[in-house]
Amino acid sequence: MPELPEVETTIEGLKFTLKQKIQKVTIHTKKLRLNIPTNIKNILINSKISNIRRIAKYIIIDLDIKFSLIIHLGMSGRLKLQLARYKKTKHDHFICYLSKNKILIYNDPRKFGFIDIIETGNLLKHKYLINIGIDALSRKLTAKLLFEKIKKSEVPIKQILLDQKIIAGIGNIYASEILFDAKISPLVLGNQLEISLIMQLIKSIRRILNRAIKFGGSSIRDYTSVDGTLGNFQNNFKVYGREGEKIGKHKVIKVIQYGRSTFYCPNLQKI
DNA sequence: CACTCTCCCTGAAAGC
DNA sequence: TGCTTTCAGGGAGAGT
Repeated sequence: MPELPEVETTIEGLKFTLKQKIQKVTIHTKKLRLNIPTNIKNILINSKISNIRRIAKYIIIDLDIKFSLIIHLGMSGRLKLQLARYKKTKHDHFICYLSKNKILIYNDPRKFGFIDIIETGNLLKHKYLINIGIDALSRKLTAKLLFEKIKKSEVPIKQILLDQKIIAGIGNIYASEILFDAKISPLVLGNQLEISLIMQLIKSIRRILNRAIKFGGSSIRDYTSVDGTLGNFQNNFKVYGREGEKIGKHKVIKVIQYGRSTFYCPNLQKI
């Protein structure tokens, strides 16, 4: 669920921890999607947080010791930042005690996320980052580039938007919202999209994701941003989760593509 | 190589 | 009300 906007707002919230020292680390699970490296405590203790950024949906916390933490939130992960007096709650798997009484907590009921650590110089060689596509908000994402990538594809555009090797950062919710905004049917195949439509699509990608960031990301059920407050972009969903509702006089329907739900309005998304 | 499906896990919501 | 079933936003990896 955390898609690019949720990750972006999370790192904004984490900026408070810049330059702080990691004083203690406790781990309360072995199994996230990846095993947490056994030496992670030794590496982290006494290091200082030097930068916080994201690569697509991956949160990168750079340390002053030339190592970087890679955190992925999976479907239900979140980072909480609390002050002292924090009490461990269910699914708090990884806890960093920082200087100035700040505590950074990774909580993930479904354990689909992961935490890993790697030399900063080798970051892009990490097995989950090495094949990552162009960031959805990058200026380098141009209509021409995307056209070249998908002009022979017989995969529906909805699925293409979810393919992190092509464009990185879009998840299932925003894929539906973006296609509605662009007035493009999720069923259209990559090779059926002319460059003018792809231009329109890229505009919608930027518009929808930037708007969501402005609203603090969205939260359904399990996402809260780093200070624990809920984002509220979900109130702005035009089609996602609105099966049967009408936009003007046109109904929103739900279809399943590749095992995932897609919401769209056939009358308003004809191409 | 490109594409499709299943599965990891827990909890919320829907169904009965 | 309470028990059971279904479904979920990510994404790797196996299978075709």
